[in-house]
Amino acid sequence: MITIKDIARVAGVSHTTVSRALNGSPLIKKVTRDRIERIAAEMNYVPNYSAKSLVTKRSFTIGLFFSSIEQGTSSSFLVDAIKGISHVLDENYNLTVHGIDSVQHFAAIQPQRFDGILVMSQSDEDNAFIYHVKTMGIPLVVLNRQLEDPGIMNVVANDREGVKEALDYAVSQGHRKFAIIEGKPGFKSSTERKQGFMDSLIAHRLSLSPEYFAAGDYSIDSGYSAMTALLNLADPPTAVFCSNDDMAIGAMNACYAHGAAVPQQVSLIGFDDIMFARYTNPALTTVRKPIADISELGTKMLIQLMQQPGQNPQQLFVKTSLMIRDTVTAL
Amino acid sequence: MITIKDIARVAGVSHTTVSRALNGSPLIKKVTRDRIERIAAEMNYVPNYSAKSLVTKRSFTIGLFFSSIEQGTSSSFLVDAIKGISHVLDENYNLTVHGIDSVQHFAAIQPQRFDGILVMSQSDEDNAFIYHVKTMGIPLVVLNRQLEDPGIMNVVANDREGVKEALDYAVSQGHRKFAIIEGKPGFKSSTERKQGFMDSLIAHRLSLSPEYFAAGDYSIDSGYSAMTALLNLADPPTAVFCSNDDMAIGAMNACYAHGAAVPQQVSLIGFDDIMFARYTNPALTTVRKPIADISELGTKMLIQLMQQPGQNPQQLFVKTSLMIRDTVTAL
DNA sequence: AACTAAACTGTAATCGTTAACAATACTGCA
DNA sequence: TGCAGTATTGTTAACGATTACAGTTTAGTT
Repeated sequence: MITIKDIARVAGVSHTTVSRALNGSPLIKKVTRDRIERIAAEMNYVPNYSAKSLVTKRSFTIGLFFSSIEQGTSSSFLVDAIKGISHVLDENYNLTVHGIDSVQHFAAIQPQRFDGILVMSQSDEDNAFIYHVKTMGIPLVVLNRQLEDPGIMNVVANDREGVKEALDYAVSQGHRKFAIIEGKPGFKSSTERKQGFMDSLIAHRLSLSPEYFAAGDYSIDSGYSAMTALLNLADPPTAVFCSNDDMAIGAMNACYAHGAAVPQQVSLIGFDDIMFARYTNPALTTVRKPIADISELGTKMLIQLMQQPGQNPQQLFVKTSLMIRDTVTAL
Repeated sequence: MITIKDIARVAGVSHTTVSRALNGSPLIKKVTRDRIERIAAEMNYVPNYSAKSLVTKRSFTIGLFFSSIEQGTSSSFLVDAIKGISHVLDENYNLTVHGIDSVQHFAAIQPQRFDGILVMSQSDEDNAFIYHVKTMGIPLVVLNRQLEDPGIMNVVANDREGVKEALDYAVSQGHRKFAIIEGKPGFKSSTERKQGFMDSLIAHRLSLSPEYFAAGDYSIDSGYSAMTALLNLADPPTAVFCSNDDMAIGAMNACYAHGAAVPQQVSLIGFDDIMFARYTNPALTTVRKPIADISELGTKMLIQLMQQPGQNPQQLFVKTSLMIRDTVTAL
């Protein structure tokens, strides 16, 4: 493998000069720099990142940590996240992917191994990890799950606003009897989405009857059972907001199973806009959570943070968008 | 950050001894080793991988390269692959993820940066990359796409066999008029699946009429148009094998659009078993391609290859499994 | 007890970079 | 021309680990 010393020999300069020339130091005369750059290119020189890391104490790797990669249904998630990240990430940074649940020793998560860390968080249980990263002083951005702690950089979708918009739309279509299948208890996203649901109903002076609040946990199955319960009500709702698409799919299957036509008899609204929301039958009307955008923005923030570590953290909200498809009918 | 020299000072030995003790060298007396290990643990020692890499010339990173992460529909793909890989990968290996299409300079793909490379290949166009990796002498395993070259370690699903099994099943359900929507022309997988299709029909002495071979390119839209063409035939088939699930979904939508009931009027079979195959309406009967298993096996092969580079390459086939759901009716 | 071999530990060089400091080469001005 | 001051380049020591080689114990044999 060829090193800066090889280049130095060919160029007739010291390896230090080569290092400086290749790293854009202002100390080098233009002609020297050009010559060295040309020679380096000709010799197909590629720097040894281990050596670089050793002395600069930077690792050139960004860690992307998921709550879990062993389980969890939302899979388009990962792709979208990686897309967004690699879109803005410099080519000579490496992106490594890990499941938080498979990190054995927090001690291995050190500044020397990660220049920055992105946590794609889906659960409260990530907090221990997040705080470890924070106390280690590694530049950190938490994506997707809203944190209470204002001391950590956080990029999330504006769930509440997005849900409200979706419900407003359903109201405009003539619906008046709304139910909600709630998300996993204790999750910030669950309460945010529920809030958006209530915001809209209150704004339209619609009643909030307790029997229209069905418990769920974001799983397909929970959507199925919650929907079943709602359909068995004496006076079923005409529209159901499901706190995520997975539950909406479960709900839709429940409707089929109970012979309730979607959307004629029950209209359905989801949240997330997972890839297959477009291909359910009928296609699911849902609130699009722009994971790629969140990841991209988060990565930009992380890069900033890496450059000026002193920066004070922010909470950023990314706008969702309503994907109107075929599961909400006009009444 | 604490180094082996710090440990050496505390333990009252040289840093060499520490290095040896911590790396399982047989030269170290058991008591010394134990004492050093205890001290290292107490001091929360974590080795500096840059320094290690520099001298051992190993990078402790495995690269996972996808044809593209910017495009391509099959997204559950990535998750499953990462799952399978991280399942068998030692914790002190890093897994980095890249899109082949976003690799600017092949020169940057060097043995010194990757101990091994996994290519999750979806397209012929990956060959240039694959051969670069091979000529660089980096241990390499290509997953998912069958290669012609026997010189490269290759792990794929046994598509042909899997399709045959699915078709056999449909025949057992009484179907006799079979059409196929083919995959992207030129892809090995397309011809393999087509072969499986024909294998079964020939085995059952069923006729292969040319009008039942519809062109496709693995996209949802191509599935839609191909199905439309098939439905417009004077004598439409009773069962259609779609060379992947995406096209099956497109086909299903075409059926809806043309008022053809699935499966009563047309039975549908897919391939891949993407996550949402379970949640189409009706749920799609399909051939499961076990990406996680393929990745896991491939990673094991890669690890072997890294340990004994001389090993001669193999082509491994992983068995598919037929997922019987609701899109094939009995006639 | 003396000597040899085996078992263990230490010294110092090395990996490819960067960077503090030293050295040299240029420039302009008196 | 000589000299200060700046611009450019070189020397050398790190960074934290591994490893060839040298050195020191320890055990075993006579």
